[in-house]
Amino acid sequence: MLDMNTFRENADLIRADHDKRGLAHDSIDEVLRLDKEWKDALHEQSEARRQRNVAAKAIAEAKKSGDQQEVDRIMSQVKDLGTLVDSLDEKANALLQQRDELRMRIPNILHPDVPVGEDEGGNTQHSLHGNKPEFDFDPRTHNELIEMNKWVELERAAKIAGSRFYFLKGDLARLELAMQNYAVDFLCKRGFTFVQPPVMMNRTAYEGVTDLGDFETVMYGVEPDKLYMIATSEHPLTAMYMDEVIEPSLLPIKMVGLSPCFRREVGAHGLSDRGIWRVHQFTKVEQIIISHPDESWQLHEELLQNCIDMWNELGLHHEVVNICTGDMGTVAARKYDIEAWLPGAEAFKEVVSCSNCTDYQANRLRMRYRTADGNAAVHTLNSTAVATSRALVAIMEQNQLDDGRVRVPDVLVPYMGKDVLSPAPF
RNA sequence: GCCGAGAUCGCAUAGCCCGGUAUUGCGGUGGAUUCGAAAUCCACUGUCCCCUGGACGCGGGAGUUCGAAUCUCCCUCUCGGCGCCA
Repeated sequence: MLDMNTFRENADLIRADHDKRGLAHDSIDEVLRLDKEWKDALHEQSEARRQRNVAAKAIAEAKKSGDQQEVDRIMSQVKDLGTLVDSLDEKANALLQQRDELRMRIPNILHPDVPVGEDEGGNTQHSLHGNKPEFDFDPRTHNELIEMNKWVELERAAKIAGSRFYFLKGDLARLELAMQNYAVDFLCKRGFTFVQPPVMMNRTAYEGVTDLGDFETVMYGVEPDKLYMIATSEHPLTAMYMDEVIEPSLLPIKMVGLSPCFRREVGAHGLSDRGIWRVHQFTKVEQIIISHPDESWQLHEELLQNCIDMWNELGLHHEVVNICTGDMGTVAARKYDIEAWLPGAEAFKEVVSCSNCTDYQANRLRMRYRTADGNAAVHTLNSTAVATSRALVAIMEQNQLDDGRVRVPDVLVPYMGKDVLSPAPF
């Protein structure tokens, strides 16, 4: 959510940003209109309250001096003031609520370097890392590999939970565990603190961190407790300091989160989504930073570099993509994706998303830091380290051998105790 | 799940019984003192506004009242006791 002062003092900045995204200005103007009406209502209400307070004080005075006649006189005079205050209060609240419902849906202001484009076709390459693996045979897709090695059970999972769920078995399941350990170790060495978050959140906290549309398409709701399964540990870790004023000396707060992630994936179908590429549940190691506003752009680059270094260490060919204006979403001000090369699919596909959300989430969550003249919103940043199911796909496809077995990346060998994955026995 | 106690400004705390608009300490900022520092002393230190002034603010919501931190009801969370439990 954008700060209200940005609307009041710098609405043209938001309008210019909407132009880049190809959005109309209607909601911006509507927010400003509602804000003005709310302020007017507030002043009206404020005046009524002032009158009431004056009267209340006069009653107290009269009571003290024992002048019961005076007390009765004032009381009959101001009898209806309370109802007036209540109705004005109601009016002001309704306007404020309308204003903020609309404001919540207005997207973050983009970094000036974000490429302008209509959709994902407008994304540009940032950098390319490693080399395309060469095979002296036709590389298989991960779907074929998981079947050959009996590493994944999709149909039995569908039986007990539904489609897009899976049992992960044998050495592939162990590789997933190895990857989690490796990624957490890697980031702890770089000054991040390991945090395991709750995997459900309440609505209030959740509204602070996500696009409101996600409640219909992404998050699972848990009835009757009115909780939501987290779609990523970004959400609980970012909301962790909700409603707090953070000591500036603690910034930047760097966390590495590990959690299962739950996504409804409403509307996702198609051949490219088969296997374990797009699933309802996966495990993810995530980098989270809560920072001082002055540091966030530098830290955003640091998050990206951590990913590049990690994916290089894993020996996986990948490219970094600048996400363009039309593909950005509501919350981020700038986003890099990392796409790993999938030889079976003959394409780069998304494995990492690295965002600076500036003060957008912090405004909604009322997360501030102390300054000499008042409190100011912090910045929040997040980046995948590894989404394990997708990293497994990249490893399987890039490290496959001609007989369908898969070579373990060197950095994971100590965690696995072997250098080639074996098929599962059943 | 049951019983009891509690939630007050960045932190800590008083006020609640008995309704009249939040006390004190710490921390922070500025100043005095000092060659400088420590110590000490003074002032300021929740938010907002149409800013000589005013409105709001005591976990959230509703109610009673001319007036609620204070009384009543509902909810959330915390602490203690009991129960259940990996």
